Amino acid sequence: MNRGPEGRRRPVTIHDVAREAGVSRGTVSRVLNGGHYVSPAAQTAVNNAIRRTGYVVNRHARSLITGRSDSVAFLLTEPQERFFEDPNFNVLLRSCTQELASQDIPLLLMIAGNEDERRRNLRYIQAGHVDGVLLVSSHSGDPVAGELDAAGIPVVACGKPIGQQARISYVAADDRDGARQMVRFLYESGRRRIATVSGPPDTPGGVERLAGYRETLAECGLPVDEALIAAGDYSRASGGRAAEQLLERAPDIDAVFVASDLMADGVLDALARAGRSVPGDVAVGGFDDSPAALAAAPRLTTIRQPFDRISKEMVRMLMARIGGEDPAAVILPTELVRRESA
Amino acid sequence: MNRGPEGRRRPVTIHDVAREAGVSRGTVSRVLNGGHYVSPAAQTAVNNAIRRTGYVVNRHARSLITGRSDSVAFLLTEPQERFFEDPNFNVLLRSCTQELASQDIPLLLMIAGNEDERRRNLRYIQAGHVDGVLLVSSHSGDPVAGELDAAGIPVVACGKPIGQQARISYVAADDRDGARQMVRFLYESGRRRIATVSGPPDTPGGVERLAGYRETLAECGLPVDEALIAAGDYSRASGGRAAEQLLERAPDIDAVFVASDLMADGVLDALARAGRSVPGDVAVGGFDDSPAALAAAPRLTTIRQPFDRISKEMVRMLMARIGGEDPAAVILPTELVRRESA
DNA sequence: CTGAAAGCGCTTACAG
DNA sequence: CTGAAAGCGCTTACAG
Repeated sequence: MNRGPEGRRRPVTIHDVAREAGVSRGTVSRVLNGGHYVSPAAQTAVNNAIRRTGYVVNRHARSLITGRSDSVAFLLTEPQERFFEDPNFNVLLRSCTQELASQDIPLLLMIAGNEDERRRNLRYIQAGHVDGVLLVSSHSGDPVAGELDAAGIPVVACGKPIGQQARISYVAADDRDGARQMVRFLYESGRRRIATVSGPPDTPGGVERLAGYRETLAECGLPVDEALIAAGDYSRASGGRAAEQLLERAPDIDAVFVASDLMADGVLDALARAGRSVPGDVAVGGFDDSPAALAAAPRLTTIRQPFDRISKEMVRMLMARIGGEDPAAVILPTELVRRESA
Repeated sequence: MNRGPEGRRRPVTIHDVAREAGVSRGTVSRVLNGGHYVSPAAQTAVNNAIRRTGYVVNRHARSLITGRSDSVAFLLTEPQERFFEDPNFNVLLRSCTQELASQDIPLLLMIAGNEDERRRNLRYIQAGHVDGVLLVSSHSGDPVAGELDAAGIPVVACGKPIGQQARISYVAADDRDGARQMVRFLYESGRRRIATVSGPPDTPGGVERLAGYRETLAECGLPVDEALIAAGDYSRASGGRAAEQLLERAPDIDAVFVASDLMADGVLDALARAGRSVPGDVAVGGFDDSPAALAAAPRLTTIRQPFDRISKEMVRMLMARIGGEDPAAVILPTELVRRESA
């Protein structure tokens, strides 16, 4: 960082680099942007000059001319309780930040907990302040995906946006197969009264994991008993309430497949209060392999969602969309992680 | 949003507004920047033109000339386990985002979980891509605050940065007084063998809350028994381990003041495993009033940190710093929240 | 392969 | 109070 006479920082510009390297500004810019049409000699001279001067590109000047901001929004549309409670969001946020950082792209965090915030964030995005958005929201009835798409903003959603006319790219874990793996595992462990706590019916995880549960029961030759199905809203407390219902309607259950680790933790609490041992009396299987699975006691046997890969794919797809590629969907496989609860 | 002949978006510029309003670009700009030296008539004409055209300022062009980016970084330097586990971060992140959004300032999220990431983020920040940084890190030995300050970047830390030569602005809750309130409350409830689980000794909360514990015991005429003091690292698991130590060293404890809600939740688990009832046998007091306090069973009696005000103050102070004001510290009062655990 | 030049959209002295 | 003009730091056709 150069300093002028009075110690004030005078940022070094492309002009300084050009002078230092003995070339024109245009050549410096070409080196900066991939080095096409630049002789090796000039290339070297410029790179050395950049090193010596400590030059860093002024992104505003660049953006002004390219029309891109080289930044991306992470838009979370979720009631704040869930953001506070569910570690999945942190995992996703963390790995997206990391993945973007490795490409030197800053992530603008936007949280829309209510209609007002949704509107404000939408306006900001539509003003072109970001090149695209990573959309995270469990409730896929959310119209925001469609609105962004309609405005021509590249979007990649985490989880399939239900009800959007398939114009939106998304990345999701294979929910149905994950459910299948867990239910089959429970069955093969000898459980025969397998209940489930599903997620909200307006979320892909709520729908698909329940479907996987039903299918697998049928495959195993077990009847599907509606008394064994209770719905939660992905919160820990809702898991506890669902377990209580289940216990009341079917005291003989010997296993529960829960559609999220956080809810499974609530189920564990309810089971303990009811005096049932886990996994002795009742086996409990979760979903996510989130940090909550390890914090639970006993630690949860669960289905791992490959959040790292999910984030990587989301970022990759968003970049592709920004680059003009058509939308696409990526489904990633899940994996059973065996611990103590089942 | 105007569209050109082929439906491509052609962003409306200050030029379009000027033409529409029948004034010069300079006048439009003046209206945009506070309306000084502008006649009411021109003011009105410009505002109408802005409305009609749907004009939104191009921040890059503005930044290029003002030299400010009108954005702020939220830098979290924390091992990722803690970010995943501790809801305090989410609360802070959420309310800072919100506070900044209300001023139309985007928040760039940066997470530094290791040395590499620290370095990269530092470089990014020093390149002037943000106007200032909100620094959140429980471990205040962290040199990043000093490095940023040395580079002339305005910084406001959450919690007192220990070991920094007081040049850094910070906002903190009154940790010592919070501890005092809790210990006194425990004493006045009739408890006499009051233990504590403290935070890490290299964090302000670790130091101050422990100090408050000691002082208050002394004020109450109770001896300070070192066997009643165990340290955690703010994780839930460490709370459990500390409680086990405490129980072993001093089976007769009848209360524990825990320096964070998350650790208190771990203490609750350990107590349950040891067959102690809460608050019957042992009263448990937490600290933070984080979402973890409500998720715990029984729900935690705790000390509320005013996170909303903390965030507001952090943002306000950062803006002041950016505007050239000298550093300052703000200490906010805490409050006892009585629930079931004590 | 390279330089000179235009121009991205804005702000801000500078004259009036 | 207002307009004309310079200039922020960069990229990108355009000639050569």
